[in-house]
Amino acid sequence: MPRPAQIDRDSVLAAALAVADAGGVAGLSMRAVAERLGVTAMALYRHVGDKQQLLDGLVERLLLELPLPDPALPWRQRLTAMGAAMRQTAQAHPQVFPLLLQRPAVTPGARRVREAVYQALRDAGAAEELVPRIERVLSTFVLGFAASEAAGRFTAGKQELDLDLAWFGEWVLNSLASVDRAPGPGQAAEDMNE
Amino acid sequence: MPRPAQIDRDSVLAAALAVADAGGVAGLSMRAVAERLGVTAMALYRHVGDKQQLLDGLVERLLLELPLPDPALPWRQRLTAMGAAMRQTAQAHPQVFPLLLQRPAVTPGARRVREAVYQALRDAGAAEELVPRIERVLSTFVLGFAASEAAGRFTAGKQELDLDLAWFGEWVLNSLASVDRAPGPGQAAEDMNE
DNA sequence: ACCTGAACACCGTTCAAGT
DNA sequence: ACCTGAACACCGTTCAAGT
Repeated sequence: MPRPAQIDRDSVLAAALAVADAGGVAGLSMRAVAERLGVTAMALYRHVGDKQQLLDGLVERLLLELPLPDPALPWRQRLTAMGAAMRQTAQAHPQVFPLLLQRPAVTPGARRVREAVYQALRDAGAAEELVPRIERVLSTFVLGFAASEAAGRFTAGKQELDLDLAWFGEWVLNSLASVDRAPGPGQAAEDMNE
Repeated sequence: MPRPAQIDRDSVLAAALAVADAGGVAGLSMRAVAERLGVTAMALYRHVGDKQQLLDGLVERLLLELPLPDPALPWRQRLTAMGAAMRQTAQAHPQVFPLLLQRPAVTPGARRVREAVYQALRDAGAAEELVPRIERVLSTFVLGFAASEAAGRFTAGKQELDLDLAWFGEWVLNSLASVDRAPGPGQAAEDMNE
């Protein structure tokens, strides 16, 4: 009869995140994760496939756990809140965060975040055919910025970087506000959010 | 009497880049680099310190080898040329390129590229106190975009990504053209470049 | 079904030794 | 001065075996 499992996929990912936060991605070995769980390295393979899939799982977990703003908020507040949340995630997991830029954005977690941005852009009145383009530009900048800051690439201090992000945000949001509006019903009501 | 050295720092970095391009960063081991050079792994340490410094050296090499545009060109052309060059570098070395976002931009190679952007921004008439800010925003986006594209993060095809970059470029350049101009001599002459 | 022991082919890095 | 042999403490992954 099958005894209860000692570990599962979720506990493995949690342990891996803890190991990476403590010792960096370089110290993130199957053996170290296993030791934290009180198990041998070979036990992990049943639950996460192999090390590459474990890394993919970490990236996905960061995306799934990113707090999304209340959809009832005005679109400007939603976009700035998501940017701030990304930045916080990067600070919390500086070693794992850069991987977000290196994996295809096709997972449920990636789609979850992307759709939230799409909705904010639609509410902003962006032309539908421009929505994916604007999302790529926004997400690329925010991910790159958060990764750069967390990795210490910038020489500027936190206050200046706060201003950088605010500056970029104003710039984007103002451009959005003046972008061509797609005609259609329900548009006027959404605009009330501003 | 000292016999001529078989390898030096430069040949080690060149071999490392070749190994990374062929087998990915995961396959970039001291032993693999040494084998390519016909030498043992231990011989590398005298020339590159250790593996981390070898990786730093690769990043620096990419920056030092980035072709910079003729300073006589108009600033718009210079900025777009640098963006295109970064994108090409990312395509040529997709495995090493992401490291550019993870190392402090304090090396001579990083300064070299940054100063070229600074000069273009000054020639565009950007207020001096805004120049570092705009450079951080520009470099972060371009690095993040090139890394994302090279790693296959985007689902969009190359044609759409070309348009993304053109779209972002127009947006930035138009914003720059309308930015407050710092007063001073020599300004009018530079503006003639446009 | 889940975990382990043993094994294989690897790693980065040091240090003394060779030339 | 430059490279190597030997050694150490690690890796990821497999497979058959245990429960």
